Amino acid sequence: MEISDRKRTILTAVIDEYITTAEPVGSRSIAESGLLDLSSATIRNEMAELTVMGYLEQPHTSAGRVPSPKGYRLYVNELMDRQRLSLEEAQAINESFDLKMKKLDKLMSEVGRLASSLTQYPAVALAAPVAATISRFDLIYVDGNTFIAVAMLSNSSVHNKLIHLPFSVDPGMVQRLSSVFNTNFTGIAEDKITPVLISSAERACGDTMGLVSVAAAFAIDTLGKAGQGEAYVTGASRLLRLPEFRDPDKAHELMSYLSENGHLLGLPESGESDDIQVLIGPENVARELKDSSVVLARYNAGDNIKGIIGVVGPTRMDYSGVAAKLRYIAEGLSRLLSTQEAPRGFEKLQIKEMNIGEH
Amino acid sequence: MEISDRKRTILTAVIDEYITTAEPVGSRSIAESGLLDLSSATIRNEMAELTVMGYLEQPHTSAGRVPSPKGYRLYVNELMDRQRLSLEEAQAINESFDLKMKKLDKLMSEVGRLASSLTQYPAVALAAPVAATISRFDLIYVDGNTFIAVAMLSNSSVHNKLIHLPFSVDPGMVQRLSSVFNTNFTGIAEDKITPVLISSAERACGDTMGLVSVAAAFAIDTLGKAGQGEAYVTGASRLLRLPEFRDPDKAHELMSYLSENGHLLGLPESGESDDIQVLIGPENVARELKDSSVVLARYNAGDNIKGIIGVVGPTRMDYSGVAAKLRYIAEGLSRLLSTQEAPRGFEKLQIKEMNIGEH
DNA sequence: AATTAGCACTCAGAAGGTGAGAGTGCCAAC
DNA sequence: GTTGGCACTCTCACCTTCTGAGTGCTAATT
Repeated sequence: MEISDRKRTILTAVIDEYITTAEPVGSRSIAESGLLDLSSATIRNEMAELTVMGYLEQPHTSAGRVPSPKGYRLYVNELMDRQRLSLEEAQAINESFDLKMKKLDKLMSEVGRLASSLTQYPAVALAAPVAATISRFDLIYVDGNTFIAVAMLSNSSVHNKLIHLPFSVDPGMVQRLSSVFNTNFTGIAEDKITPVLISSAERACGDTMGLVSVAAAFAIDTLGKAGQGEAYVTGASRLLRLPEFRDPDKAHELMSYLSENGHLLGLPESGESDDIQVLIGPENVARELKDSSVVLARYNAGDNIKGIIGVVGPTRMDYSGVAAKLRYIAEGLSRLLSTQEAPRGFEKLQIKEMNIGEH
Repeated sequence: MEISDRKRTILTAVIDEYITTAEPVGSRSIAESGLLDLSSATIRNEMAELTVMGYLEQPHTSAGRVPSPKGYRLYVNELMDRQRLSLEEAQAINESFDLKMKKLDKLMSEVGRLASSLTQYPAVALAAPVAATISRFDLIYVDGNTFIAVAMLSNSSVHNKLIHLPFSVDPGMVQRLSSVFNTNFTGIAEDKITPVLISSAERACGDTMGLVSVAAAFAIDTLGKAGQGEAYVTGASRLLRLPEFRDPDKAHELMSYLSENGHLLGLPESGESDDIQVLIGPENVARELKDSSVVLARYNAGDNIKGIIGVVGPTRMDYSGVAAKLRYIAEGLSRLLSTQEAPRGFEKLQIKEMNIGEH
């Protein structure tokens, strides 16, 4: 059965109202909203049919109607109007980006914080795993027993580690090691760093003390970390303000699910579209999310950095507002990350330096 | 008025019971516990006096008694028996340490997670701000427009940043810059890096393109970050399982207070003792913590890395158990951090390397 | 044929009333 | 100093009642 235009209007009205009140919506309030010039009786009939069709649900006879997941789905796909950001909101987002080019993980959690405070829902920020390789490797000699290993990865992130040895090494060896490493260990994937490769490198630079092993371990560790992806959750406590999570048990279930970050890493892979993705209630695989919805936006910069920023809330969620905000954030993030190599960064640093001198 | 031994015993019994049940304790249950060979009437009289003395409180006439903050204070200071860890608990802690020597911030949040899961309360991990200086500075030349700045701080942490320039620089300049930096910028505090110093360094290496400024900005930024301290909160959702936080508003208040990490950084400075510190209810300065208690343990390693690990819970908290666990964790952490320069780290890396080869 | 007014019916939740039980304070007896 | 006993208090759980929002259906109206 086709869903008539009038039904659509009514469904939209029901959902809009339910989103703001969190209370079952009755036929009368729709009639009085002035959206349609119909009596409550007519609307009642329509709502009854929408219920039969599965777009609405009734908590109990003689209560108003509540949108079903199917209803939300239609709403999200076709009915809701794409909301635009207010100037203030856009500005808040831009300012937060302007801050500085922090380390990636800081940036991520900062962006999560932003999304959460803007939407008033808990936010998750995921860095998608990227199969990186080492593009450059250096050892900095500190003293006989100590040096710093620095690895730059193909995704332009730089990692370091201070290494102490139980014996001392001469600077020449460090130099040699560094160059052997740069020829043998760059551009290859983590699992290509095999004992065979390591021992051949050991021979190449005459290392008998396991120095190569230490450096290789660092390389493997670094690549492993980059390939893992990370999840940050921010603003989980906001759940408690929502009427659907007044029950501490429900709130606890969802919050502890969210804070075991491992779980969330399951989300990313699905979905391709460049746009927002909405998962409504039972569309979520995880049992803990069955009564909640998730709105996700993907961002990516130059194929190397990919990530997801998302918001978790009750199925009754302000989808259109949340989507608009996430979309804006994700776009900004994509832009920021792909222009990181442009002059802007430099200018900013200089300006920052100037400020410091003043106080 | 002196508090008699018998009163002490009764107070202890009341608190012990209240800690486990979270319900006001009546004279009868104390009498029946068999701890004292007294009738409930006598205990009633004693409890009445304890109430007058301010160690106990009565939610309303004809309810049992509840310990007051003053009562908890006495309990923590004198009455509770120092609990020892079970073998399993000690083992869990040790295993978690064994993991690996992660980057400091990862380690911290990991330790917070550990404390939280062990105590079943939310945990906070603070890295105390340390006035660090740069002990070594290097620039790694990547290509004309790109190099990596690496700074090792006096607290042995190493930081890096990838710097892109809008113009190209020759390797010689990078070299010169690096050595000028090492002589002029090491061993000094953040606020000593003044425009005067910068321009003199610029002259010293013939830099006309602001390269020194960029590097100095990185240095300042790095020192600033190190001197800020960071706070991680883990397991906040556990609050919701406690009867005193069944009220979502209360839970929300505390949780959002905790998650605005800035607040917590206020905690550290007070208190000197090397041992556990307990802040009971109103002893906390922050209004949001007035109904909660905080147990803190300090750890430090070689004067350079200092931190706090703590647990937040209701005033009715298993102080003795929590204290024992925190003490153990803090000791382990101190040990781990100060032996980081010892051979162990090296051995572990080698072993790890071996494992990798096998699969 | 679609819409509407009207009406009986349903049901959750608020309001109020009652009783049980846990606990107290105090007194008189031991 | 300790105890048994007793009257008293107060919360909480439970029940009942009542109210009102909302429904579904039918008959009248457009």
